[in-house]
Amino acid sequence: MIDINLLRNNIDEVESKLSHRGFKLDKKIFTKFENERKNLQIKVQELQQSRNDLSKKIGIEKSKGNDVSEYMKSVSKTNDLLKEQNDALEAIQISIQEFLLNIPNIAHESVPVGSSEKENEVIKEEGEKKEFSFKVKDHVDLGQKIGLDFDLGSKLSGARFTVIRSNLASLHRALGQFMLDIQTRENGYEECYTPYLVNYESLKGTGQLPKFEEDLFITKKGGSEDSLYLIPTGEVPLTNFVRDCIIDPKELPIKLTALTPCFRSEAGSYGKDTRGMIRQHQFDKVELVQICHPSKSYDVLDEMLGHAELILQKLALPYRVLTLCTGDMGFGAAKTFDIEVWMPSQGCYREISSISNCEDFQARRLKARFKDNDKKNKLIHTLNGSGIAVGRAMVAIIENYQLENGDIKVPDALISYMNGISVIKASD
RNA sequence: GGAGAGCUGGCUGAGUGGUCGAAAGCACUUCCCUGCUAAGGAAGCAUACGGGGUAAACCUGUAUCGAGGGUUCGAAUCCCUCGCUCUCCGCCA
Repeated sequence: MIDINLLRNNIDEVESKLSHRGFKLDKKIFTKFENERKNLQIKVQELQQSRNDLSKKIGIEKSKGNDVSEYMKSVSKTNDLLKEQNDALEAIQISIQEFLLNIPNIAHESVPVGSSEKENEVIKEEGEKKEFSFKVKDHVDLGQKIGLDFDLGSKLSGARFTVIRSNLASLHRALGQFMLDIQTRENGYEECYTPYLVNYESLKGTGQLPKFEEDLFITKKGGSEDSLYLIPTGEVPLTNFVRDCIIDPKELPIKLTALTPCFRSEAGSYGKDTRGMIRQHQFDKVELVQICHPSKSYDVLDEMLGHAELILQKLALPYRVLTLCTGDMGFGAAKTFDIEVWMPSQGCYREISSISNCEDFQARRLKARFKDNDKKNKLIHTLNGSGIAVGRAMVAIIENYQLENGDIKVPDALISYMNGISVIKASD
C-alpha cells in the first residue's frame, strides 16, 4: 500500500510514476472520496464530542439528583444524526481503503522505465555455457527416463502437476537441503518452518490479496465457512512474522529463510510453458526474507542478489541477472532483480530467482514498524527473494549436466547430499 | 471431540454502568540530589486518524481495554457471535 499522504499532496507525481508501470490512477474518484471523507469525519467527530459532553453532564447532574430529561432529549437527537453520518463515513472509508489496496507500489528511481519484459536491463552474465558435442535434449525427454513422470502427476491431480521418482527425487530433495544449508550457514539466515496454509490477513499483508485471488488456491475446513489459502510463496508466512509488530531496531535486520512448497493457480498463463515442469501448480522454493531499516534496504537488495547467485555459482550453472523494468515488476516491488538460468535445450535463459525490495509497501499493510531514535514508530522495509526455486534448478541441472547417453551428472556440490551418487543413470 | 478458565498499555496487574485512556508496580526517558556503585526525589512515558499551526514545537478532537455486533443518554464493565490462549479428559502423526 502506498502512503495516502502521497496521494493527498502529490497526486500528479504519483499518477505519472504509476503510469510507468501501466497503472491508471483514477485521480477524480480519489479526490471525490477524500473530500467526502474529510467533511464527514469532521461532522462525525463534532457530533461525538457533543454526545460525550452531554453524557458526561447527565452523569454529573444525575448524581446530584437533578432532572436530566432535557439533556436526554438533546442527546438522542444528536445520536440519530450521528448514526446517519457515521454510516456514511464508514462506507467512504471502506471505499478509500479498497482504492488504496489496489494501487501497486511506486518504482524506485533507478528502475528502467518500460512496458514489457523486453525493456528489462541485463546487468551481467555469469558462468560458462557448456559446449555439447551432441544434440542436447530438453528436460522432458531426459527426465522421462530418470523418474520425471508427467502422466502420473496428471492422473493424480491434473495438468501442471508432476511426480518425481527414484534418484531424481533424491536430487530434488538434495537441492532443497543444499540451498537451505548455504543460506543458513554461509549467508546467515534463520531457518524457519512455517504453515503452508495462511489466512486472509497474511495474504493481504504481503499484497496478494485482495487483488490477486484468482492466482491462489483456496481451501475450506470441512463443514466450515472459514477458508485458508495455500501459500503461493514462502514470502507470505515469513514476511508476516512481523505483522502488527513494533520491532526493536537492535534486532534489525531480521533474516529469515524457509524451504516451502508454493501453490499457484497460474490462472493467467493458459498455454504458457505447458511442456515440462517449468510452470507448475506446486513447486518447492527456498525463500529469503529480510526485514530491515529503511536506510539499508538497497544495500540489502544487492546483498540478497549475491545470496541467490551463490547457489548458481556453487552449482556451476550459467546465469544472467536483470533489472526488471517498471512494466514487468510485481505489484508490491519497488525494484526487482531477476536471475535467469541457462537452458541449453531452449537456447535461452529462464527465470529461476527474483529478488525484490518492497520498501514500506508491505510494511504499511502489515503495520510492521520499528522504534526510531526519535522514539517514533516508523515503517520497516521488507525484501524477499528466492534462494532459489528448487524445481527449476533441477530442470537446469538435468539440461546442463546431461551426457550423450541420457545420464545426468550430479553437480559436485550435491554429491555429498546424494549419498555419494555422482551420476543419475537413464538405463536404471 | 468433551469440560472448564482466561484475553486490559512494553511487561505485571487493578478496575462489574458515569468525571476511566484506564489505579499501582516494573521497565524506559529527562531532570534533581548523592564524589563512583547502590539508594532517593520530580516529571514524562500507548497507538491510529482528524482539525488548527508556513513548518517543527505545540494546541485540540475522535477512536481504540482480543475481534465484530447489540443494549444504553453513557460500556473495559451488561448481552450475543467469533477468534485466540491455558488446564483437564479423549483421539491422533
